[in-house]
Amino acid sequence: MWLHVDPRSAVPVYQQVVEGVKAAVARGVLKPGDKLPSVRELAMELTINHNTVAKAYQELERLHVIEVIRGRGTFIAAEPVPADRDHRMRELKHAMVRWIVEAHHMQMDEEALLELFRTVLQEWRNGREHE
Amino acid sequence: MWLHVDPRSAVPVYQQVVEGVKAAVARGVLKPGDKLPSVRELAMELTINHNTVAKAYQELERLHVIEVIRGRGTFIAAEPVPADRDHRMRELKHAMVRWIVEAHHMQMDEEALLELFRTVLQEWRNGREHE
DNA sequence: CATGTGTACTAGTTATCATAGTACACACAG
DNA sequence: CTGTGTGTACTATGATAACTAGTACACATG
Repeated sequence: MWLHVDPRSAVPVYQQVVEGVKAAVARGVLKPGDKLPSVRELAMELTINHNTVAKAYQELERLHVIEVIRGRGTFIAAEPVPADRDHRMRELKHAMVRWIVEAHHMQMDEEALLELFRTVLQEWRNGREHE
Repeated sequence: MWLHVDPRSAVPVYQQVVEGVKAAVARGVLKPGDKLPSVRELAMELTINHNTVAKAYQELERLHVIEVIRGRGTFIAAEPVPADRDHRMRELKHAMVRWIVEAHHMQMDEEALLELFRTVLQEWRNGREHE
C-alpha cells in the first residue's frame, strides 16, 4: 500500500492521508484518472473512521488533487491547477526561513544547509525512479 | 520590539514566542547573556497571559536556547548545544520532502525550487546585516 | 431494485490551548 | 529582615479541533 498512517502522531490523521495522496501523485504512483479506494474501503484498511477519510478527500478536492463524482468514486484530477499560488509561495518562503533558523540553532553552516537540501532533493529523485 | 504575535493564527501563541526568540537569536538581535523580559512584562506587552509566556520560556530552556535563573530572570544561553541533533535533522529533512511534494503540486520545477531557496538564503543574509 | 458511491448530521470523547487568579520559592537591593 | 521582582505550580474554566460511532440521505450504475 502507498499509504501509511500513524494514529499516535501529533499531525492529524486526515492530514496524513492528504499528504500521503499528494506525495503519491508527486511520485507518479498515482496518475490522473486513477481511482482511489472508497472512503469506507480506505477507512477499513487504515482502521480509522470513514468520516476521517471523507474529510481528507474533501480537502484534496479543494486542492484540485482529486475529483469526486457522487455515486461513482474519487479519481486523481487531470491537471493540478495551482489555485492560490501566491499564498502557497509565501508559505514556502516562510518555511525556508524556518529551516535557516533551525539550522542555525543546530550550529549548521548555511552552506551545509544548502548542500543538505540538494541531497534530499537527489534522494527524492532516486526514490521516484524506483516506482 | 523584536517579537510579534498573532492571536488569530492557527499556530499556538506560545509556539510563536518560541520561534520568535529563536529567530531573533539566529539573526543576532539577541546575543548570549542578553536578558529577556520577565514573563509578566512580556505577557503585558503582548497582551497575553503570563502562563503562556512561561510555557514558551520552558520550551526554550528545554532547547538550550535560554537559561533560567530563579529570582533573577532569563538569559540567552551561551552555547546553543544541539542536544537531539539526529532527531531535529530527521525533522528538517522531512520538512524539506514535504515542500518538494508541495512544489510539485504547484507545478514548480525542482531546479526552480533550489533556486528559490538560494534566493531566500541570500535575502536572509542581507536582512541580517541590517541589524 | 439492490448495491456502492460520497455526503450530512448528531452525539460524545479526548486533547490542546489559553485565560484567570492565586500562591509559593528564590535572589537581591534596601 | 523586608520588600520587590523573578520563575514556577496549581486549580478552574472556556474554546476549539480531531476523532469515533452510528445513522441516514442522494446519486450512479447494473
